[in-house]
Amino acid sequence: MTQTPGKFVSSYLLYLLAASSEAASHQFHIRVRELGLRVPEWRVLACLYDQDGLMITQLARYSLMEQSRMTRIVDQMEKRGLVVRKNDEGDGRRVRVHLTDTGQKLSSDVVEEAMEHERTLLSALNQADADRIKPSLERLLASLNSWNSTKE
Amino acid sequence: MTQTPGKFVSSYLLYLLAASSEAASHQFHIRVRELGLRVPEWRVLACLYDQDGLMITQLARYSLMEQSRMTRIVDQMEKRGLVVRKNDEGDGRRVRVHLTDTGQKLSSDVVEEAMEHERTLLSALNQADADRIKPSLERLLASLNSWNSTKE
DNA sequence: GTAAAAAATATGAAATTTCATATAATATGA
DNA sequence: TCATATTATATGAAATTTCATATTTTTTAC
Repeated sequence: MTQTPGKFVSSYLLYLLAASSEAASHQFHIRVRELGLRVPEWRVLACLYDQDGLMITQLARYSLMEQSRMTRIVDQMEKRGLVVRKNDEGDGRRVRVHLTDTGQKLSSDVVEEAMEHERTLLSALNQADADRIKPSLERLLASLNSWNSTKE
Repeated sequence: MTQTPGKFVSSYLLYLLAASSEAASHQFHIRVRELGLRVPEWRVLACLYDQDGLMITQLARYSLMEQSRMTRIVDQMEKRGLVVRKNDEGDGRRVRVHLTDTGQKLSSDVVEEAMEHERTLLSALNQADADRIKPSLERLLASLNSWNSTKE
């Protein structure tokens, strides 16, 4: 990873966000693949770790990807025995995705590694930044989300 | 865009970064597509706006994507008349990518819109966050980059 | 000066992703 | 209640992306 060439890109907010996200995730995503998972699969596991039985649409939104893609990712995870689809009682359109025992175990393990990784990253920052970064991103995200929702 | 379900994901640093990046870019990327560009093409234009004649490898790194993908993106942009490949004098392996007049014009226009969009985003934040966000991300990125480079 | 290693780009083939749309179930409203 | 709109998921086909590796040129080390 090197610096960008010129004046615009290297201080452009959208670049800084994309590049930080990429750089922060890089090592951990390598680890995710070592564990035999692809990044979108890990995201699904993390969401279901928080709340089992989410719908495909919710998983797609929380995992920052399109619904039809999520359908196929869930297909693959189901074939691998990490999750199962169940029909929602009460609303026949909905499909609820549940962790299997294997999926449960794997998601706990990876979440634990993720937390450890996060601690390592934060410890590389100066104290003030380490304290502020998450609350500050939470505010940014809230502001962006409400701004985006006014636009569509 | 809604909140995430549970405790882990919604306050996980890597999620906050990915989601902020996504949310911050969302509207602008819609605009990029309205202008007939795909996101990776816009990234190439932005890099070349800063420094014309970058190599494929550099464009890939700065645009956060793999080299073979960048080769094909440059192929398409070349077919569309936005850029041209030129051989580096002095090093026959290198291919330098240059903006055409059309590409030059387009990149200036889109960079201008990008700056305007950035001002709009920042103005939606409170003053303290608006002042701190970019320097803070710059420090984060620097820290992550040096940390990543120790790991490989 | 030469062999081996490294660097830069390209490419085939497989896999994934996107886009538009189909299908099915539920909600809405006259 | 019935027609229409909306929501949730799935899927075919096209396009893109990835992965491994080939090709070419330069650098390094002897």
